[in-house]
Amino acid sequence: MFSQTVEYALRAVVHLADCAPAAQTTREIAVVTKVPPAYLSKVIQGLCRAGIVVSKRGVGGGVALAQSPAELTILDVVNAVEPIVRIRKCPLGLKTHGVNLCPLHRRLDNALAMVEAAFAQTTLAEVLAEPTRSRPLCEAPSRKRLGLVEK
Amino acid sequence: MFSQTVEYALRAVVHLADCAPAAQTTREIAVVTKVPPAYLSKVIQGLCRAGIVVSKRGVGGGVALAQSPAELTILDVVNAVEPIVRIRKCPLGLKTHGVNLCPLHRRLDNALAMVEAAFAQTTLAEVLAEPTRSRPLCEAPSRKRLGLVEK
DNA sequence: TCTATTATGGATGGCAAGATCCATTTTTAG
DNA sequence: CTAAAAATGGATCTTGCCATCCATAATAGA
Repeated sequence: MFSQTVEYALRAVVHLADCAPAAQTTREIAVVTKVPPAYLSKVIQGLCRAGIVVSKRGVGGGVALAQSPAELTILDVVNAVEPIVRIRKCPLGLKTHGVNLCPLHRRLDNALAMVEAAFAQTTLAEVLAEPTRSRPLCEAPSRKRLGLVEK
Repeated sequence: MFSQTVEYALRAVVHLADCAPAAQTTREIAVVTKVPPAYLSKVIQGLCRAGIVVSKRGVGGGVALAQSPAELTILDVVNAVEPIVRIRKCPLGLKTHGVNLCPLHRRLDNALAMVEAAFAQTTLAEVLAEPTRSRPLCEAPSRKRLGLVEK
C-alpha cells in the first residue's frame, strides 16, 4: 500500500538521521539502504525540492538532513514524495454528501487519518532511539555509530 | 493511498449490499456508482473470481453478493482486488532483523495493521445501517429502496 | 588552472494500472 | 428455434511508476 518510492525515501532519510548532521553521498546511502543508486538519486532530488534534505555538489559534497532528526516526522517524508491525500469531499460528486462523507468514504478517510496521525507522531529521532535489538537498516545490533567515513 | 480499483470495487459491492439479495446488471451498477462501465466489468470479474460476488449471464442475469452483507467486511473486498500486504520480514533482507522488524518497518507495518483491523471490523451491513443523513452512493437522504428495476 | 568528485537534469525503456472496445458465450423469453 | 440480454475473454491504448544511463554543472583540492 505504500509505494516503493516511499520505502526508499524513508530508508535514505533514516540513514541520514543516523549520520546527522553529517552529509553522505548518494552512493554511500545507496549501499547502506540497498536502493538502486540511479533511482535513489531521483528520490533524493525530490526530497531536496521538498526541503527535507539539502545537497552540496563536488568533492566533499553529499546530502544531509535539512532539520534535526527530532524535528522531522515520518509524515514529513511521506508527504514529500507521495502525499497522503485525505478524502475531503464525496468522490462521486454527490452534492448532498459534500463535506459530510457517506459511511463508506468516512471509513476510508478514517483509515487515512489513522495512518496520517501515526506517521505524524513519530520523528526520525524516535525511530533511531527505540530500544530494540535490531537497528534501522543495519545488520549489527545497536552500537553507536562513530566515524565510518570510508566507502 | 488506496487504488482506484479498490474504490470502484467498494462502491460496487456497497450498492449490491444495498440491493441484496437481488442481482444487478453491471450497467446498472456502473450508473449508480459512477464507475466507467467497461472497466467496472473487469473489476467485477475479479470480485467474481475471488468469490465475493456471483454472476449469471443472459436475460435476467447480473451480479449479486455471494454472502449476506452482514458477513462481508470491507477487508474482504479490499483483499479481493488488491490485498493489503503486511511487512513480515525485513525488506532489506537483513538476517538479524528477520521477523523482528526494525523500528522503521515496525511502524510501517503497524500502520498497515491498523488499516487492516479497521477494515476487518466493518461489515457492509454496518456501512448501510449507519444512522447518517447521507446515504452510501446515493444523492437522496435515507429512504428505503424498493423496486427500482428499470435502467 | 586542472582534475577528480559529486549532484543535477534530460532522455529513455519496461511494466503494471486504468480504461476502452469488440467478439464470443450463456441464458431467458417468445 | 430465434432473438435479445448479459457476462466473459482477449486485444489494445494510455499513463504513471520504477529504473537506468549519460551529459552537464558545481565544487574542492592539488
